[in-house]
Amino acid sequence: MLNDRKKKILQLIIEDYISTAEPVGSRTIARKYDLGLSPATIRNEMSDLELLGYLEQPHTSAGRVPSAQAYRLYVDSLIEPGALSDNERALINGWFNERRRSLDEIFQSTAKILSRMTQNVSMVLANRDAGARFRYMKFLPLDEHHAILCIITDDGNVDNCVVEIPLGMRPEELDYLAGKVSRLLEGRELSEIDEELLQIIHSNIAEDKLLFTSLVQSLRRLRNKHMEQKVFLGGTKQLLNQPEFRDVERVRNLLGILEEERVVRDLLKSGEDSGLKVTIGSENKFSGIQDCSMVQATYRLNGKIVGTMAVLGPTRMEYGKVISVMDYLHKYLKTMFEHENNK
Amino acid sequence: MLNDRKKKILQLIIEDYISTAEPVGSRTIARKYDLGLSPATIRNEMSDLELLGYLEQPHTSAGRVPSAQAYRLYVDSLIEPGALSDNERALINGWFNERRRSLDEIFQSTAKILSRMTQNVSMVLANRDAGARFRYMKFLPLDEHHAILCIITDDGNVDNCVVEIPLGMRPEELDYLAGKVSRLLEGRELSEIDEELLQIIHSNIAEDKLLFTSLVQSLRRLRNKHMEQKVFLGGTKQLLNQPEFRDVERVRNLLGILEEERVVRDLLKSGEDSGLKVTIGSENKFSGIQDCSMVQATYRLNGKIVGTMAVLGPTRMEYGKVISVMDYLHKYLKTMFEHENNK
DNA sequence: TGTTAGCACTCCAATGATATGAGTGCTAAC
DNA sequence: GTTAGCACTCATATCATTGGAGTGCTAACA
Repeated sequence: MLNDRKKKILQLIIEDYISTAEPVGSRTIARKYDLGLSPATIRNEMSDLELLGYLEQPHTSAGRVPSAQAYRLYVDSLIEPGALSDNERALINGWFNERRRSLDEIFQSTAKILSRMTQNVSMVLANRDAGARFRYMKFLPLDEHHAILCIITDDGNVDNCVVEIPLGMRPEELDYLAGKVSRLLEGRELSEIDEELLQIIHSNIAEDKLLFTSLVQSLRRLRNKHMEQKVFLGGTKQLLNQPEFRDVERVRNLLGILEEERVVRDLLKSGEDSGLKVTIGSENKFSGIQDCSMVQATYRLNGKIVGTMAVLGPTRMEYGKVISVMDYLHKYLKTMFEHENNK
Repeated sequence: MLNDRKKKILQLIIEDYISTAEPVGSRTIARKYDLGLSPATIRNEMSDLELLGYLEQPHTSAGRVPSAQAYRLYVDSLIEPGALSDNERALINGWFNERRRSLDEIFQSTAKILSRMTQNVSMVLANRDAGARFRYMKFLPLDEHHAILCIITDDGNVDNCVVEIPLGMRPEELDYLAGKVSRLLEGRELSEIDEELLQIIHSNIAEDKLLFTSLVQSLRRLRNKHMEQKVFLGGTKQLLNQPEFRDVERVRNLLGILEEERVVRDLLKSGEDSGLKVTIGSENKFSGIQDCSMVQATYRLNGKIVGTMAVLGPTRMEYGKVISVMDYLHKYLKTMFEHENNK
């Protein structure tokens, strides 16, 4: 185990490196932070820390750089959480209030804020269904062959799509049909509308084959749309602010990976079970981002996963700041969703 | 005026430079393209072209690079349009078919295709209203205090928002009110729903103040939403493929500009009147992109502007290819929209 | 035993000198 | 009008030199 002094020195090295992105030398530590120790002493400690695997030297005459192991220790026990400043909080509130009309926009804002505050790429995976329940459906006539199917959920969301209807079907017939299906589905979560249930509807109301087929198709589509997990990215531009990404080639690699929605989705899903998860460097099993770190938080509402947000950046990341921001966003979103649900 | 030989040489230089991004020397032209001329002759011609302002030399002992004036001539009279290959066409069709459920998705796909095909940043400005006409509106009851206002337009789109309703108002009353307002607005374009018209509605149906206020508010909001011009960006990542953007600083500058939706909107609007517009280098008056070129096309449907698409990249741009792609997309979208409208 | 000053050593990064070569411009001959 | 020949230019690559930041080690000190 490390004694207190070693821990303190390691912490200072990590924090210095995080803010300067330059290898840290013994003189720097002695000069910048008042430890009452000479560079030589610090040098000895650093030498020990290197042997223990916490520090690495890019080359003999450079300073030292924290290893993944050091960051791990830092995140697990050295970090001082530290709340956001009033200023930062005001900034976040301002950004959120800019636009927050729909759920999607809230998630988009979250991604944007996360990346702006942390100067890194952010990702938000939104589980859209979030336990919404079917309330009722209704047809709005459009023309002779088409009507709009509206589905209302208990959170006040409406979804619609155009369905084909048999020529000459009267509005009353449509209303009757809508009522019948509505009674079957009322109160169910959208995720419950599975193939089996659709089959039951089918056999229950086989009065009009054509309409029925298109109705079921539409229901299925709407259900899928609701179930669909959507990925929001933020701050891909911020990447360029990090000295680690001076090299265009590296930027391109990472952006290439982020472009694959499927990959991002898997990446985010991999950490869904734990509330807060920090993955450092090669701890991450996804290829292409093994020289990056990721901080990830999962949100639940009444036990259900609402979404996952993450910040991806170089291992040299302001872990403390990232975690504070996420924490604040978490609380913010929580009240927002709860309010939404009680409406 | 330039004689044919000068034109031919200029064209070859431009095309060589476009494909290699390296200054073109006289030897290169003589070797690569069989003009039956020696490098010396070509050198003389190039010297003339430089005096005439068509070529520039980065430094004495480098080859020559086309000037903005040269690109202008190239675009205006040297370019050979050239259709897309079957392969490319199939690629585009495939990308479009991936997802094209909503208008927004079509525009997003357009941006994506545009950028993938041209290896440059693309922008699409969508005028959402596109001449849609009000058909009718309807209230869908939600709870005691709220209903969902649905507005159906003649292109089959539905828009909705939650409105507050007076406690205890019966569905029939809501239907009556909806019918009344519907009759007033039926057949009008959404853009026509201006403050004046809203006032008329107000004075016509003053039966219930509270409901009325929230109804008008919602109508206004929906109108604005429909009128809103939305910007879709594509291929900001492609930037990094262009040698002109090897320098991270330049990338950052441009991305910073593109991040400002307002700027992009203005940029696109500036070229709305002409069908196809090519702006080369400093011809563009917007600061920050004066070393870029932009190819822009505006789409109309029944005389109304539906949207504008543009490709932004280094002045060394495959103008011919870009124009062909836009042309194809134009036709593609046209049939798509027309089909949409006749549905 | 822990701390520190001193000093030799390492090695990157910056600097400058030199060479290379692509490309031009000019002249004279065809 | 075209072309071969040649001197000239200048960016880029290469290599040696230097300066400095940082380390490791040793010996002295508290």
